This record gives sequence, C-alpha cells and structure tokens, in this order.
Amino acid sequence: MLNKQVTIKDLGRKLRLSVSTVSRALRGLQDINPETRGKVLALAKELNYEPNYIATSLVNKQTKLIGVIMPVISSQYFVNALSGMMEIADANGYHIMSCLSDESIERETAYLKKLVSIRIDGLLISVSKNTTNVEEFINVQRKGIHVIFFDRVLENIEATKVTVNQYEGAFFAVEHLIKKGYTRIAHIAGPRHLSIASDRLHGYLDALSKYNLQIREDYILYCEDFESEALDKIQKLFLLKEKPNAIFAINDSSAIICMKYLQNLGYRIPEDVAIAGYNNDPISEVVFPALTTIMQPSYEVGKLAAQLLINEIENKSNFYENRILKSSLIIRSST
Amino acid sequence: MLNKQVTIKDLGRKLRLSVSTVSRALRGLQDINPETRGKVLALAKELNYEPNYIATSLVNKQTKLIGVIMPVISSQYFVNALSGMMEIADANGYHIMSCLSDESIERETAYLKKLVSIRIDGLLISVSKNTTNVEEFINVQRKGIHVIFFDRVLENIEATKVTVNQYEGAFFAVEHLIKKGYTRIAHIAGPRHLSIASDRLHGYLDALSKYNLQIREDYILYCEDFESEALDKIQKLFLLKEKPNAIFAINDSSAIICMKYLQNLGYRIPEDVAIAGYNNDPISEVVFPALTTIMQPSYEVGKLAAQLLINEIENKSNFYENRILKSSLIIRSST
DNA sequence: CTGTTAGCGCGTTCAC
DNA sequence: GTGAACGCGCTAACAG
Repeated sequence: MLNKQVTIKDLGRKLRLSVSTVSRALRGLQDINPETRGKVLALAKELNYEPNYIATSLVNKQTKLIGVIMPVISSQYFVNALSGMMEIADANGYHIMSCLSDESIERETAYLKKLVSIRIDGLLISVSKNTTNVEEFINVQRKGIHVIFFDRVLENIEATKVTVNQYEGAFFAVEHLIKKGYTRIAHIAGPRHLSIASDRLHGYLDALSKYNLQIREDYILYCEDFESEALDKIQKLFLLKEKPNAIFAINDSSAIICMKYLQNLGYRIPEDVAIAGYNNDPISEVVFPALTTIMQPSYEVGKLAAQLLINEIENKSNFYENRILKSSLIIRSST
Repeated sequence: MLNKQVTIKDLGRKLRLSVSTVSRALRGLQDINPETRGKVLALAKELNYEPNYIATSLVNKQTKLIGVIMPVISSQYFVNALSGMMEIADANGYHIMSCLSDESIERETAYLKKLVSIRIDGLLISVSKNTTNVEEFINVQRKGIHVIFFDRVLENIEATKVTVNQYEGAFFAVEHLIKKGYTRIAHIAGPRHLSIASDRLHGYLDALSKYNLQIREDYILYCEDFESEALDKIQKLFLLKEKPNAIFAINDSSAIICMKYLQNLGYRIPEDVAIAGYNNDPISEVVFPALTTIMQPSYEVGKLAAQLLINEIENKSNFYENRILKSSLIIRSST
C-alpha cells in the first residue's frame, strides 16, 4: 500500500489540528465544533482520504471479516450459499474472505491458520470429505473466533450448525418413484462415512421399507468418486438378471451420466427406466428429458449461517443452534 | 478477535525476553542464540501462537491482499476466472478478497472504497455493464494500488488488461455455420455499448462479409437483458417471411432458450435451424442436441491477470500490458 | 470544544 | 546476542 495514502495525521497537519480532533470529526462524534468538523470533512474529501481499516481493526480488536472455507465452488450449491453469505455480510458491515479447500485437509488447515492470522471475527465452514478431527476447530474457538458449520458438519464439536435435511429429501424422491409405480429402485450412493451420503441412503432405505419393497444390496452402488466410478457400476448393474426400473442418484451429475448411458443403450427415460437426481443443478433442467431432482435451499443455508454467525459475534446469541432446513422435490419428465 | 489471542508480548513475558528478541526468533533472523530461539518456538507452538497479520500489515505497509470485483459469480466463466486467481494468489502468498458488483455501479463503487480502506495491494476488476467512468480507478492507482482489468475492461485508462478475443470467437462460430451450408444466419446480440457484445457483433458481420452473405438488420436482435428479451425477439424473428436457418447467440443461455422455443414449434435442430452459442457453459454440453459453442480460456484469464498483478506489485514489471487470449470453437450436434 | 498521552501487535533501528 | 525506544494509523481516556 506504499506511502501514498492520506492519513489523519496528514489532515491534521494541514489543518493545524490534532489527530484526535480529526478522528472525532471524521467519525461524526459529539463534542466538536461544526465549523472545524466541516473543514476536516471537506479536506478529507478533497484529498480522497479513506480510513485505514487495518489500523482501526488493530485498535478495535475486530476486523469485521468473516472467513469462509468450503470444498469447492464449482457446484451451484456452494455458489448459492456463498452468495447468501455475502448478502448478509454486506448488510451487516462485514466482509467475506472465501477459501477453497478443494477437498484437501492440508489446504483446509493452511487456510484455517491464515484466517486466524488475519484475525477474522468468525468462520463459516463446510469441511472437506476427509475431515474428522475437531481439535483444530476447538483451538480456533478458544481464540475467541466463532465457528459455524454448514452443509458438511462435524459431529463431535459444540458449535452452531446449519444443514439441510438430506434424509427427508431422499425419502421424498424415492417415495415419488414408488408412487409412480416403480418398484425396482436402485441407488447411486456416496461414501458411507460422509454424513450427507449416509443420510440420503437412509432416506432411500426407509422409503422402500415404508412401502414394503425389498431392499437389495446389489441395487446400492457405493461410489467414492462419482465421475470415475458411477458409469462403471451402472454398467454392471444393468447386466443383472433383474434389472432395476428406476434409479435414485445421489447427485445430478451422476444421474445424468447414468441417463446418457442408458439412452445410448436404447432405454427410454422414463418409460423403461425412471431417474431422479439430487441438487437441482442448472443442467438438470435442460437435460433431455428434464431431470426430477431435489432442490436444497442453498441460498438460505448461506444466509442463515452468516446471520447466526454475526449474531454470535455481536453477542446477540449465546447458545449453539442446530438448524436443519427442508428441501423440496422438483418433479420433471425423467420420472 | 477479543483478547484471547497470544501475542509476542505474552511469549516475551513468560520467557523473560524482550518482544524484539521474540520477534527475531519467530522470524528466524540471525543474531540470536539458537537455544533461546528454540525456547521461543517451542512456547509459540505450545500456546498456539499465530502472528497477527493485521499488525504486521500495518508495519510493513503491505497486506498481501488482492481485491477482486466482478459482476456475477453465477456464470461459469467468472467462477473459473476466480479459481485461477485464487490459485496464483495462493502460490505467491497472497489472498483474494472477492466482491460481486451484481452489475450495479453503486455497489462497485462501494466495494472499491471498502477495498481501498482495507489497503489491498492490488485490484483485479471486471467492470459492471454500465461502468464508463475511469476516474475512480485512476484515484485508486494514485493511492499506489495496482489495478488490472480483466474480461470487461475500460478503454480510457492506462492499466494492464487481460481479455479474450471476442471478435475472433464470433467469427469462428459464424464461419463454421457458413461452411456447414447455412446462409441465413441471425444473431442474438447484446447491448451495443458493451465492448464484448460489440466485438462479437463485428465478428459476426465480418464473417458474413467475407463469404459475401447479405447483412440483414432484421436478423440482428439487440437485447439489453437476455432472459427477458431474447424469447420475445426470437418469436418475432420467426414470423418473418424469410426465416433464418441458423442462429448465432451471444451466450449459451439465450441459445438454449431459443432452441427450446423452436423445438416446441416443431423445428428440428440442426436440420431446420442450426444454433451456436457462446461460453461453453456446462449446460451447453448436456442440452439436447448438444450445443456448438465458443470456449473462452476463463481459468487462464484469471491466472494471467493475477500473475501480472503480482508482478506489478512486486515491481517485477513496470509497464502496462494488453493481453488478449484466444478462444476456441467447440463443435457439437446443434450445427 | 480541543490537545495530550497511551496503547493496539509488531518490525526496525540503535545502543549495550 | 539482547533490550529499549520509536513508529505504523488509529482510538480512547483524560486534562484543560
């Protein structure tokens, strides 16, 4: 930032006033002659003075900075959440510093250190796939920095958490398939240790149970990495004697991979096989046939998480909350 | 950030050392007893000491912060560019502070002030649709803050600029349509004052001219806001006596709106009408039929802009550059 | 109403 | 090798 910036000292010197008087004038405090106040403001404007946020932060012991760490930004879900956070932050005079962990614990930890170093007032985090250690976050809390988990949360830590009911969304989707008359419903599932994946799996299982449909292990396709594994497992699935007539996928992209594959094989969607996805990605709407999916209130998650964090920072709230938002079924032509 | 954080003063007190000794130990300078150095480091680790970035910035007169202002983040283009910037920033010890102007000059200005106040070392900006005033940016430059424009740039200002050759991309797309045998090619265009829109329009016009095709004003659909206007104008276009048999749209979303509309009317794509878009949005790949489009090197734009900025900040470069990257045609089934 | 003093956490002289 | 003193830009407490 060099030396080119104007400071209150500069203003004071030119006006033959002390820095404290200038400071008071600038901040519009009482106990100041309207005339001198006018002079200060005029000169500040003329010289294009901007207060030094850094210096203020140092004195006030608050930066009005909120750190955000999330795994990716390529997914619409996180983009929406981030937008929601930015909106709330902005409305409350805070600013967001966003970081992408890219699903790496190392990067997550590195960013955590950096954000602590920058002295953020609070942190919003959706942990990476492999994060299980809560210690680092407890350390952050000990430093007086508020931490709120959203989307992908950790269990063994006391903190406010904002999530979406994954179980319910999955249940809705599968129930919808059943009511449409599909009985052999397969599921493209995620890694078992990921809570989101596990919740959706349970929604799937419970929906089947409720309607007395048989649960078949060979209809459940566990994938660690969807891009690479989904297609492979789908191929094997459709070599079975009793092929499924519906698929509930854990996300839209794997649903679409699946759809394209089956279409190439000559299956008609949804006549021969119905497909439902999860996330309501923009592509789900334009793919042919348009994909039935679950819409998560991602924007609201972001807004809520940010608001709860700011409340905690400003001591408007002194207990941890566990907010679980509802998602909704969007029925399109693929089912 | 409260009072809970450990400072070098705390370390010094516990170790009965002066703050300057602690500071030297922490930074690994010379002139220090390896033994005391070890003690300091050990205690720092034990107490979870993290240097105060804020205080350091104040002393060093640099924040290692890079401000980014862009119109939106919902488009894949900007998400990619941002990712590229983050990668470069990270690799060089900088951090990104991103802001969304949401195409509003007011917000753009407000963020500009805020970032100046935070004392960012440099700024990467893609201006809003309506921004024409360069004064504010010149003011920022005067303060010693380096400014680099990317994507949407301003003409009347001396600064490094990174853009993508829009003219060329449009030319390629239209040339491709012509070579495929389409002769009556319409264009969904953007606002005339937007340089991107104007460049693409010229690419369209010049391609037609090169192949001696007639330029028809009624085939050029100027839209201020694509979402709302594109459909309306397309409808009118296809009421003409001589209907076009190909459409080159300024972006993928308007191309797809258009495609869906025509398909509903019974037109076959690309047999009856060919359609080409721009941007290579993820949806362009999965829409049916898959959309021919232009891919811009968005990630590279972000990386390059960030790298050039850091070079300027660190005085490795002392002249302004005007970098124009190439885009490429992606041929799919819609043409 | 205004100026003086002290201090936020840290880096940088300059002595010792 | 180490410490004291000062300053970065600003706010806060007090004196006048």
